Amino acid sequence: MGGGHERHSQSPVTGPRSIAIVDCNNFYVSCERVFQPALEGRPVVVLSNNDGCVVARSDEVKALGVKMGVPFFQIRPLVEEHGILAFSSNYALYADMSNRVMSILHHFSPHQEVYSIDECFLDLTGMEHLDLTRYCQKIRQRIRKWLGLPVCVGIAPTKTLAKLANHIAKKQPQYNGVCNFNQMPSLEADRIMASIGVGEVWGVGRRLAEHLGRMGIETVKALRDADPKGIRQQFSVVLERTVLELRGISCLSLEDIAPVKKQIMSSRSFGAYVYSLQDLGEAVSLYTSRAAEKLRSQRSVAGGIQIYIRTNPHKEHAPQYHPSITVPLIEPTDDSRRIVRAALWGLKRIYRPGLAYQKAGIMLVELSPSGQKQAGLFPAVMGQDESRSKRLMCTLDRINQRMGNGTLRLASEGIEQNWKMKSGRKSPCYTTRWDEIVKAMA
DNA sequence: TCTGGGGTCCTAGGACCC
DNA sequence: TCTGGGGTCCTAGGACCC
Repeated sequence: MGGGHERHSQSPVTGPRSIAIVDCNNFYVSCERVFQPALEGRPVVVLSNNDGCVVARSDEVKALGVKMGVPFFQIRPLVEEHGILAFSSNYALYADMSNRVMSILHHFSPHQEVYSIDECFLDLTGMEHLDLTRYCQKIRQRIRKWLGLPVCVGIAPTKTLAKLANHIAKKQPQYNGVCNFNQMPSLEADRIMASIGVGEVWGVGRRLAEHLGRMGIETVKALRDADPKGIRQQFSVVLERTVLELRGISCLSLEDIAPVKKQIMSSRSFGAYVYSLQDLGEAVSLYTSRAAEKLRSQRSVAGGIQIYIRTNPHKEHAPQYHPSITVPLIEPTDDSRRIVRAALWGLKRIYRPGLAYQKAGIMLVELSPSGQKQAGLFPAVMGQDESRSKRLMCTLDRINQRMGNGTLRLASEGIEQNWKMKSGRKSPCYTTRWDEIVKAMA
């Protein structure tokens, strides 16, 4: 295999590996249910920012045919008819629950890749004597008992197969929440793979599934049995790796240590249309400050910032405008004030009056480790200023961390913030704010 | 009326260089 | 008038993921 990126190189480990993926069921909905047990058994959805789209559905809602990501207003009739309960997303709560899940999992294997807020790969290679199906049942039971969250587990020699096993564990009750390809007769694996659509494979989205379907590759099994070289030619090296992974040949390694981000974004739709440069500037300032915080927390500096604003693309008859601009930062920096200054400069360049803006966003780019910052063009001028900046940003972060986000903020972020999001259905931050902790009533 | 946010990787094509 | 070929770097866009 010709070179390539390290993380895609084949594992030097000989013999099949045992990779597990633990995935929380309907994570956001399950988090809400932990603190409101009365929601159990009832149809529940969690909505995206601005209560715009459905981003999590309980089984009852899935059974009604509600798809992931549909605009909430489109399912209003169903909501009325079936008494669907809807919640604004409460990310502080979900992040906190996620951390708890991950730390429990860490006890089951130190080789852990936190893949997303509700998913985690574990390398269980070498622990097969424990009977991994039983071992993973223990994982399920512990997370259920300690946190009240339901999870399913897939086990296989590769990540792609583990994801597939997880899918099976979720859909087919006879597996009782744990599906282990490493202990499955190959005839049974064939049968199951022939019964699952190719679109369920990790890495095969809607477009690829359509394209593959036109070529007669409609099931997981058909993709597994396709010629890898041919797939590479017709599609890409990525899909070729998927084919190999489906055959049990590992191409994706488990990444214990999370790599630093290469770009950091912050964007948001507004609660109501925004027209003025002033309001857009406040929003852009806030987003930039949030991104800069993340930048500092991973100890990077940014070499540039991209700013974009846009009108509502769904309003086809309204005038459309979606410009963007990238502003280089002369000196790579992590100082919120400097980055915000650059962002506002860029915003002024692209702003046009008379339009109804629906969203703004920024992206920090050209990130590099903050230690090895290049000596500036004017080193004599920078030195003193720099250590001041460092102390100030450090203090800012510490106060906001302790007292809550937004306790201290730049004046440019505004006071009124009439562009703020709507979020009228939010549950309390049970676990992260003392003033919203569960109250026990006699 | 009302349509999310944050990431990654790969590829193609153009600019530029020798 | 006729005008090569190969390499690198960058960017935009598309696909995917949750």
